[in-house]
Amino acid sequence: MARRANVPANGRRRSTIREVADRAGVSVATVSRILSGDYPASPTTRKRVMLAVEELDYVANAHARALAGTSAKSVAIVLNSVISPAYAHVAQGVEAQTAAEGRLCLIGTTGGDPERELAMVQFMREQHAEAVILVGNVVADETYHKRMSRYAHGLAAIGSRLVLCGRPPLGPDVPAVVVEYDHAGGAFAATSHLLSAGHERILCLGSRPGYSTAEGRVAGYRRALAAHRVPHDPALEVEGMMEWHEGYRMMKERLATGAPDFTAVFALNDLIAGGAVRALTEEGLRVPDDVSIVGFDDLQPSLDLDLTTVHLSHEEVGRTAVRLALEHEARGGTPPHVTIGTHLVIRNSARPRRMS
Amino acid sequence: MARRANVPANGRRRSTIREVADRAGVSVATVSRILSGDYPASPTTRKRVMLAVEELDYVANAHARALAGTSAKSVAIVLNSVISPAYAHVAQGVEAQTAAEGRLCLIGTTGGDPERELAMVQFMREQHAEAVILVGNVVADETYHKRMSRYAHGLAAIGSRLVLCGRPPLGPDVPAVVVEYDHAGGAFAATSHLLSAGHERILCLGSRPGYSTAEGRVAGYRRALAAHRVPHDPALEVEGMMEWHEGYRMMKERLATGAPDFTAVFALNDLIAGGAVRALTEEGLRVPDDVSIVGFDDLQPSLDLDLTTVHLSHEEVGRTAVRLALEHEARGGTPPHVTIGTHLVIRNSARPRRMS
DNA sequence: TTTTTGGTGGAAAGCGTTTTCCATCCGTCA
DNA sequence: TGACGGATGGAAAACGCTTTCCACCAAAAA
Repeated sequence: MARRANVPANGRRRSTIREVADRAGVSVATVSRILSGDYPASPTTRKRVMLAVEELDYVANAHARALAGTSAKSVAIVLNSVISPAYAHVAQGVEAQTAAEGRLCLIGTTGGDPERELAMVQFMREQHAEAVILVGNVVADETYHKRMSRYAHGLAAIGSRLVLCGRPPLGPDVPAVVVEYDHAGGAFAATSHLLSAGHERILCLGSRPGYSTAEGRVAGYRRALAAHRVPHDPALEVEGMMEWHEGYRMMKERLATGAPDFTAVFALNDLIAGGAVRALTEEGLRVPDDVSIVGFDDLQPSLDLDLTTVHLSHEEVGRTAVRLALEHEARGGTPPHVTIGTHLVIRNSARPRRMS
Repeated sequence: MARRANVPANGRRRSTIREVADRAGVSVATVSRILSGDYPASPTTRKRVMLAVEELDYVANAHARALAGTSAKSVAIVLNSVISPAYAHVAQGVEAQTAAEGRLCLIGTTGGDPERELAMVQFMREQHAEAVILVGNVVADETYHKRMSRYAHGLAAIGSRLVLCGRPPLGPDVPAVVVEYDHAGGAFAATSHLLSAGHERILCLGSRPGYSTAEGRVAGYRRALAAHRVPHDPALEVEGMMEWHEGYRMMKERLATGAPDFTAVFALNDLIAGGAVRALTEEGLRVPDDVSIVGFDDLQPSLDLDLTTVHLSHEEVGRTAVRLALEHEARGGTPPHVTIGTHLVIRNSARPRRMS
């Protein structure tokens, strides 16, 4: 049937392979073959085709090409927001590895809204993404498990892969690749660093029950206390979100009640550390002279703060996610589950405790 | 002709609309109509179709759909890297506006390599992106102009749009939308702030001839000096890149030669400011007591540094880029060229000059 | 001279949708 | 009772490409 013509709003048409063929005086088959690689055409034919392509400024229609079978493969990454440095670094890693594997990278953001996440995953399915990488902190409740399970099966059903980055795994029956951070290990190292320097009253800023990232880090904190036989005081764990202003707020409130009842601080990430340092400074306490502090993530702020912190290779997580997903897609079997290690970066925000 | 079957590596097939139709006992046309919106089908038919979709876990093939005419439109953004906070914020704005306009956002990175940029633009053309947004600093030479001109015409030829974000415009004959920052205006305000506080020897860190961003900011700096009738000393302009370590390096080198010959610093961005502050601190100079400093960008570091800086709404730039591109695509005419304003955010890194 | 062979390139099917026509079918009105 | 009209849904073309067959032609082999 006649269809509305292929005419964009401004009236220009993109040229088709048909037109190229006509202009070059060959068949579409020949054009297609010459364009898509090493077809042994005679030099004259090849030249004629290339000229026609040039003159018409022809670009292939990716959709038609995909439909016909040779799509450029793509990998999708879905995250809360691009402006969170941690996520951005993961995205960077994904992008790099994706490009290295000759694929296109689609990035979508959700703003932390599960509805939008669902829509995104659906969308990526429609786009035939080879893998869909979900990154970021999340409340790991019953709903979460069900939702992810649906995603995983839906994607597996069309030969794609779900990858969970820094999210809790789902169990052996769910076909999802998992790349985790060693939050507990890093927190253990950070806390131990402070404990070894003689600190015993260590404030822990940013705990948040239900959130996997925070929980892992708090667990490491507690484990370190136990290992050093330092009693655990729940009053030293302060709840808050992982943001600069939250760190500021938590520390301000803590100091409002009187003299500090701690000598060191373990901030659950660098942003919190930054806010806390500001609050301390405003109250006349100096870092590291009066109070020691260590952070977590080793992102930009830690340079400005000269912050001792736990380094997380976010980019490596992204790269690993892509690599594993594609390998697994090719090989099959049980989906891999890896944990990316961390290490402490010592700068100048923690000192041995002053025994006054 | 028989084709290799639609079989992904793991042997699973995605189900087609044909299968849904068969299972529901209707024709593909009916399924298509029911799925794509408000077709007045009888409730029973509708229910049967929905059930089949559910059971087969059917998702439409976006490529086929695009080929048939109703593609989900998309907007592409191409940038140097996602981990640069400034670019990330622009990307965030683009993403938000794109989503708001019901489009998909494709993000590609180039690592600053013109080759990869070309490939990216080409790729986005193949994907039928409605607009391709190029963001970021760039050397604006002859080559640049030619290359962009080619992009612009190539995209225009297929009814798409080139958008330049924070890049020099190309002239009236080139069909490209331009969204610029008011670098000079912001720099003028920042420098004036220092001048009004009595500073006359103001170090300018990060100049870089040829780079549009740096040039605009330096121009504002000079303009402010002139407006305040303060002599311009070229020796106060230090060349360097817009990175933390460069700021550190530049300041270190400056201080290595003896006592500072300046009382204030205008850092061409916040990262440079951060590095410079560190270098100052290490040399025993306090900010703002001994040296005043202002930055540019108002990104994360300025919170930790309590930095007086020039606020740039990167997100607004992203949003505006998308909005203008889509409007212009619909309306045609001369492509718009807008400049997004800036304003000074006063924190606590600059003080009146001490008249010692 | 006839047959083979290898290099070239054309015709057409098929990818999975959307959408334009049509063909029913059922109830209504004259 | 026959014609008409609205509601419903089917058949098939079209989107732009890739790729499988095939056909053709020249040169080499028989």
